[in-house]
Amino acid sequence: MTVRTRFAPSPTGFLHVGGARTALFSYLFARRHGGEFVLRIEDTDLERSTAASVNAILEGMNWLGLDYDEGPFYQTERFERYNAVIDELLERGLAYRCDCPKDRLERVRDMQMAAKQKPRYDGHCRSRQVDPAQPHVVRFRNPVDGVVVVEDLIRGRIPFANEELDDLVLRRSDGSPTYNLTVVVDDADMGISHVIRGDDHVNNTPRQMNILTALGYQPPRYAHVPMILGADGMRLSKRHGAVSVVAYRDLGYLPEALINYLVRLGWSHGDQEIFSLDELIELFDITDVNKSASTFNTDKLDWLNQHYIQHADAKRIARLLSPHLGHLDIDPSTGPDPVAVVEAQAARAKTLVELADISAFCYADFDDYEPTAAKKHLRPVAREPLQRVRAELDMLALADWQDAGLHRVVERVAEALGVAMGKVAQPLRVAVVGRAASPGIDVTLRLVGKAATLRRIDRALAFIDARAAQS
RNA sequence: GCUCCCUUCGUCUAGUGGUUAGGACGUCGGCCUCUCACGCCGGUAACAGGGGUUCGAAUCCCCUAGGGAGCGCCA
Repeated sequence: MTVRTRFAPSPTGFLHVGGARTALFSYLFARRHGGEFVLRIEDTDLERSTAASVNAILEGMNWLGLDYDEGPFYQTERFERYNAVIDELLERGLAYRCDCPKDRLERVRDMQMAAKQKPRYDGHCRSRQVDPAQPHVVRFRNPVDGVVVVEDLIRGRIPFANEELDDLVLRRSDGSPTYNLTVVVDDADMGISHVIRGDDHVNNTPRQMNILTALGYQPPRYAHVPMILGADGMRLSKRHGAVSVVAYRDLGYLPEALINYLVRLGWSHGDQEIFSLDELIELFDITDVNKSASTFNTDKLDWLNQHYIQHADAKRIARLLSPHLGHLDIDPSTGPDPVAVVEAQAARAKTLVELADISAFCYADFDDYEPTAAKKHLRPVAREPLQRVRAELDMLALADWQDAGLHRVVERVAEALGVAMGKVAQPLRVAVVGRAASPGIDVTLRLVGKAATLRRIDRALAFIDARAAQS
């Protein structure tokens, strides 16, 4: 059997991390088994579906690199087919028309709740002849006895008694088909062999299997993946911070980091933590996914992101960094090659946003010194080291403005003054960077360049004098 | 309320009758060192509770507790 999986989001918002993970699992499972992955947009809810959401979902999938073999298919373009199926069901007596008014449905529901029963349609119209010309919905005639067994690839065997299931609506009174009908028809028509979806759908599965069976189809295999929780144990939502996939991109995360993080949420391969997409395609199997929900943990995502920033090709990172520098009003062409900056800074940043922030000093003079750094290092004692280092740097030829030469200058000044290297390097660092943290002082000076270095040392000396005069 | 599901360090997980219960993130300590990181070394920390089954249970069974999902003319 050829494996065919699908991702079937409804376009009512952005692609969020939970959806991205089920899409990833579906994608990996298909790739792993040499099958196909199809994308289907479930836009039958005309009220809430938007084109903007469709674009956002496509954008998210594209960024993550989850390419699909077929689609996107749109359910709104298949209404004719759905209605034909519903009519067929009606003809064969497997579905019936129902004109129960809303208030009746509510009354039944309230009575059932009061009697401590599960609220469900009572089958009032099952044997009535409702006039097709009058407003009505079409309901599925669910079997009244027996059990439906879901053989879930993740959960195992889950039996449902048919008496627990009621007659769900297949076609609304406005003539549009409902979700449970459309998925079933699409999964059958599209030859989906494995339905991988969130476990909020487990309770729908027996109903869908019943419809499939009534239609004469063999139900696909199902795998319900557990959901992702926020730090408070509640279902992950906007109030837990970023949930949309593209938001992570904008926050400076790499797609491979998010993929790696998401796949490890509920799945593992021994003690391995780092996985490339190719490795995942080779190793992933849906049956290895855990049954329990897991908590989204930004710390670990950060660690992975830093790992990937550090180990990815510096040229690529430099390219991805450019828009983030742009947000800081920095034009990379006005300073050192961004690739050199990335090589120097990659180990220091958890995100591209952070990388841009700590690298801004390479391109532009900073506004203010970081207060505690200035307080600690830009003191009168630093005046002489700064003056001497400035003099030496001034004499250094532009051609010698390289790590080795710069290192020697700082070292020589420290020796001449009979002080530790830090007594020279730290004031110099604060003078040039504005804060007490940066790459090695030689690398830092190299990136800043001669002119800016001298200019900033002068500014620091003036700062020290002004401060001394003040006290 | 009813149906279904879940339960190993704070978090993600390994583990499928016999392990000092392993790894990772975080955290703490140390090394490296011109700073911050990186890297390296080390510490901390878990089988929800109770009954069984068994010579022996994190692993099998039952109960309890806790958590979650679903119960729409939403998907």
